[in-house]
Amino acid sequence: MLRLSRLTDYAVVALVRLGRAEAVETSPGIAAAIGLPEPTVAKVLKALACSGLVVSQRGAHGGYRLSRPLHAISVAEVILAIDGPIALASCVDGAAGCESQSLCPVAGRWDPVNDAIREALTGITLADMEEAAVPRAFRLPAELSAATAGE
Amino acid sequence: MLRLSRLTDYAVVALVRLGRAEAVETSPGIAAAIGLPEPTVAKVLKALACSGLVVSQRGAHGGYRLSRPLHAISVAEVILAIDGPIALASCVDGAAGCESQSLCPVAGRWDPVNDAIREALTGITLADMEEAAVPRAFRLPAELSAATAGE
DNA sequence: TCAATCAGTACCGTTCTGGTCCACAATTGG
DNA sequence: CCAATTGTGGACCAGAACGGTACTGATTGA
Ligand code: FES
Ligand code: FES
Repeated sequence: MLRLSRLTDYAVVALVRLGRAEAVETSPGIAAAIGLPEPTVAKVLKALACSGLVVSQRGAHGGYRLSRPLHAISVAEVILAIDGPIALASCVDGAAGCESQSLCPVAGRWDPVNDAIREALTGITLADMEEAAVPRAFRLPAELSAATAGE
Repeated sequence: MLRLSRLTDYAVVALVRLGRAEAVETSPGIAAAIGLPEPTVAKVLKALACSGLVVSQRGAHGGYRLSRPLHAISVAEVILAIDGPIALASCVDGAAGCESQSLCPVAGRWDPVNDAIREALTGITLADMEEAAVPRAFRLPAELSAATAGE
């Protein structure tokens, strides 16, 4: 279905949330803010810290803080941090693909496709996603009706 | 890892292979040509036929044939046929996403990202993938012009 | 009629993901 | 110095998705 892992979705949500916080925020705090189970959020934050997208402060009164402003973090970076490298097929970046690469008519030809996606994802920052989260009325009517009905 | 299903990869390989055939080709034949187990290839072809990307000829001397030339089939179509619709997050196209959409700061904001990828994938045809698989000297002018984005 | 070939479905084993838990290290504050 | 707080790292398990296979039926052509 070409969908990215749900953890990546959580990561984006947590990061955007973190972008609004002024001080460090604890993982239970973030979990409560976005309405997700705490252990899962903690795991995501952990991976994010490992990739340098957030900085962590240990000890009492510790927590997490963005290392860069939202508009400097691309969606591709978040995906890379949680989901791993973007590799549509098994044979991108020179890795071994099909069983019989010699017979494969498209051997190594996924790279342009991969790059196209990677580029598209790099061009979108978290700030772009946050912008629309604030009340903005030029959204699609379907979304507005769905939001009201869903709640 | 944001990778598409392996079956989709097979589909592209089979379609490109089919693009070179002059007459109908049977699924065992294609399987042998690309070095993949026959039942799996048959399953892929089946799905492709269901989506109208290939036309099937039943009975003796039957087989599969492309319904459109390679340069008229986009990668996105193949993915749609095998992997299903491109939906990075659970909340694209107005579908319900997170448990608590009311708290989600990026509710419904995956759509632009999704569209960006969909567009990037629509802009690449199977002909773009084929031209690089054969020796450079065999490229046709039409393929070269269509492949400007890829190389 | 008979053989070739696609169509549809159903099934199983493997792998990956999502989610939870626990023991440990680091920092703060009394 | 001790205790409370908070992140770190890893292991662990259940569930779903995926890949692969097998079988039976329908359709065509010789
Ligand atoms: S080698 Fe990459 S698809 Fe065949
Ligand atoms: S509702 Fe789509 S990510 Fe939260």
